[in-house]
Parts: sequence; structure tokens; C-alpha cells
Amino acid sequence: MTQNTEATHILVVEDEPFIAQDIADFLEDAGFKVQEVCYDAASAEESLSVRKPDLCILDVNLGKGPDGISLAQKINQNWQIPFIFLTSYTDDATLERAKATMPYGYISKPINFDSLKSTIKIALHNARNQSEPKTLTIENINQGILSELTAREFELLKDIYEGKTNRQLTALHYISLSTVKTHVQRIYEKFDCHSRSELIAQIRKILTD
Amino acid sequence: MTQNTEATHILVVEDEPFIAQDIADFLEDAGFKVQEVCYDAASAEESLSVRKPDLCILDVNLGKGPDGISLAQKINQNWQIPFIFLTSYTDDATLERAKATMPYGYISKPINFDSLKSTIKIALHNARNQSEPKTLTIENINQGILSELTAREFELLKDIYEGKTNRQLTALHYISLSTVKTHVQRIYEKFDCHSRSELIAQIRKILTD
DNA sequence: TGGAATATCATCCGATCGGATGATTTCTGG
DNA sequence: CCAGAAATCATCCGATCGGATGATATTCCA
Repeated sequence: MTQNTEATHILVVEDEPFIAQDIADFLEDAGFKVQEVCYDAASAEESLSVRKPDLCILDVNLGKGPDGISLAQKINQNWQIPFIFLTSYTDDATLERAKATMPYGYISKPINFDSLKSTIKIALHNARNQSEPKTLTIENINQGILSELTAREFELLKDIYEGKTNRQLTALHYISLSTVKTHVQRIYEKFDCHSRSELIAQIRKILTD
Repeated sequence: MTQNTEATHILVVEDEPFIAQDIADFLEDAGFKVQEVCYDAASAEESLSVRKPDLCILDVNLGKGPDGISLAQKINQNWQIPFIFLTSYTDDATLERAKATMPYGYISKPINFDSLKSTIKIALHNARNQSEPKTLTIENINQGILSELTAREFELLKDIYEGKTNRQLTALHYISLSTVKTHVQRIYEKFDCHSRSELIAQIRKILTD
């Protein structure tokens, strides 16, 4: 039950090598795979862009350079990977900044490894069961349909999703009614549907999974 | 910043009186209001039904009687209050059960009060910023529109939201096309809109706030 | 450079929709 | 019991939509 078919990859970002090694050792013992141990935000970003871990453990304080919180913000922006903060002292101002990044957990030093393990498992579980509603992007839509939408078709799609009529689309996109209709027909084909409301229902389904 | 206009009320459920008192003392020091300290699940339920705290701290093991995890399930079912688990030992089977309740945090004994405080603050923040998408109920809809929908109109509305055409509605609800159209017109009036897709967009707006 | 993909516009037609109006039958609360 | 709300069905009409077909311009990559 602890071991899945695929091991959970964890990225550890901790500037103190002794502590970093302690954590890494514990994680391996607990059955996780440590993707990498990074001692600063820059190398962590490098590691993140190369291969996405399943979870990150971030020390809030990382010596010189960007701290763990700004790294967390980048994770949210670019990779949406769950992360857990680790910190040696907790002043309220820092905590306020940390809260805004919506961490999946928070562990204060000295580390209680029992807490760490549980927090990791719960973070992974919550992340998996979250299924955050996707945003309406052409990538998300194209993954859910037969043939891919073109950029222009997607532009129209966004407005259709907002309830616009064909006539409104002509004004919004400076094209003739004929053109709108042609695009709409192509969109219907790609979604394999036959009305606006059916289309919207399908989009919603794709976005909410 | 730590102190809001209204203090945060916390319910502590912990069967060991010494530890319970430690926690309560710490919470008060940290600026929280301890609503009550309960030594078992039954009295905790009592306290919950009388007055909803802002957060619960639940020991997983509560001696005899229901444990903290089954209490957590009831909280999810009835009150949707964020809670944090507290536990003295962490066996995997228990952790599996705990994960399913989607706790906002997990602290292992011996308690690191710094972690506890941070975890509480983050739990409260996450709970507040969740804004779970409302479900499509007649109550939620009626709160968002001018004149209230009737039960029948709402039944049709649900299918329209799913992308059904008027003709499909006749089959689904065993009524004539005329009747469907009359209902649909009433719905449009109440939403102050003029097409299906506009209606759907408005519903989505109401549900996602 | 030349074809494929994309974006644009047009015409025609039947289906469906949106809207107005009016009528009958329950159902329900005072 | 009665008035009003709710649900049902009908007819008529113009607007819009969905679908088919065909044409031209632009862009972009091989």
C-alpha cells in the first residue's frame, strides 16, 4: 500500500546540507524517491523545469538568493506541484507571505519526521483529489476533443462559452456573419456536437474533468 | 494582523487531559479563543451542533468510543469545518483512513507548537480561500436571480444546463413542445436573458460566484 | 516555390428558437 | 370553498441557428 507501481518523486530544497541529508535519508527510508536535493532556489528551478517531481519540500529560509516562498510562487505559476514548507523560526510576517502561496503543509524545525511523513502523504492525497477546475486555454480544450482547434476558432469558442450569439461575435471579432458561421461549424465538427448549449456543456465537462 | 475583529474559535478534542490543557494554554497564548476542550467524540459532537467553531483540533486516538477520524467524517458531512489531526503514533492503516477525510493538517506528537500554530493559520487561510463551487440546487440559483424559479422550471433548467434542446426536454419530461417553450420563456424572463447559451453562462456565473 | 492549413466571405434551406397571446387544468393556502 | 399560483397545451411569426457547398486570400512550412 505504501509502495505504488511508480515511486513518488520528491524534490528537497534546503540550504543546510546536514539537514538536507537527514531529510533525504528519511524520505528514502519511508519509501519515497528523492529526485534531487537542492541548496538554493536557482538550482531547484532548474530541477523543476527538467523533470516535474510529485511534491516539493521547501525550506522557507534559503540563505542568500530567493527564499522558499518566492520559489513556491513560481511553482504555483509554472508547475502547480504540491509543496510543504519547512522553517526554523516562524515570525508572523513570513507566515503571512507563506499562507498566500497555499502550501499543502507546514513543518517547523526541529523536524518531527512522523509529522513530515504524514503531511507528505496527506499533501499528495489532497493534490490528487483536488482536480482543480482547469482554466479555459486552448491546450486544455484540445486535449479533450477529437481534432484540434485552431487559434482563431478558440478565440470564438471563448465568447460562445460566455453566451454570445453569432451576431455578437461578428462585432467582437470584426468578421462577417458568414465567417462566424463557418468557424462555428468547424468547432461543432471537432466537438462532435450540434448546438451551442451542447458545446458549452462539453467545454464545462472538459474543464471540470 | 494576528488579531482579527473576531477571535478565531477552536475546538480541541483530546482525551489526555494534560495534553489537552497544554494545547489549550498554547492556543490562548497564540491569540486564539478555545471554544471548548472535549475528551471524547460524543461531547465534541454536542459542542459542534451547539456552536460552530472556526477550526477543530482532533486527536486521532480518543480512548474508548468513536475515534477522531470518524468524528472528522461527521464534521465533513454535517458542518464542513476545517480540522487538524493530532496523533501519537502513525501506522499506515490509520493514516490511510485519515487521508480520506481530507484534513487541513496533520501534527504528530510530541507536538511542535510552532508547527501547530502555522498549520492552524494556514488551515484557516485555505478554508477561507476555498470558495467551493456551489452545486446546482434551486436554492443556489434562486438566490442569484430576480424572481424565483418554480420546482418544475428548475427541473428543466438542469437539463438545459446540460445542453439539451427543447425537443429533448419533451422526451425527458413527458410534456409537449408547447409546454417546454412556455417554461423556457418563463425561465428567460426570470434570468433576464434571451438565449440558451446566455442562460447557461449566467448559471455558471452564479455557481462559481 | 508550391501545396496544405487557415481564415475569410457568400448563398441557400430547413430546423429550431425566442417571443407574444390565450386557454384549460390541477394544486394549494387562507 | 375560492383565488391565485403553477403546469399544461396550442397557434402564429420572425429571428437565429445548423448544415451543406463553394469560393478566395493569406500564411507557413517543407
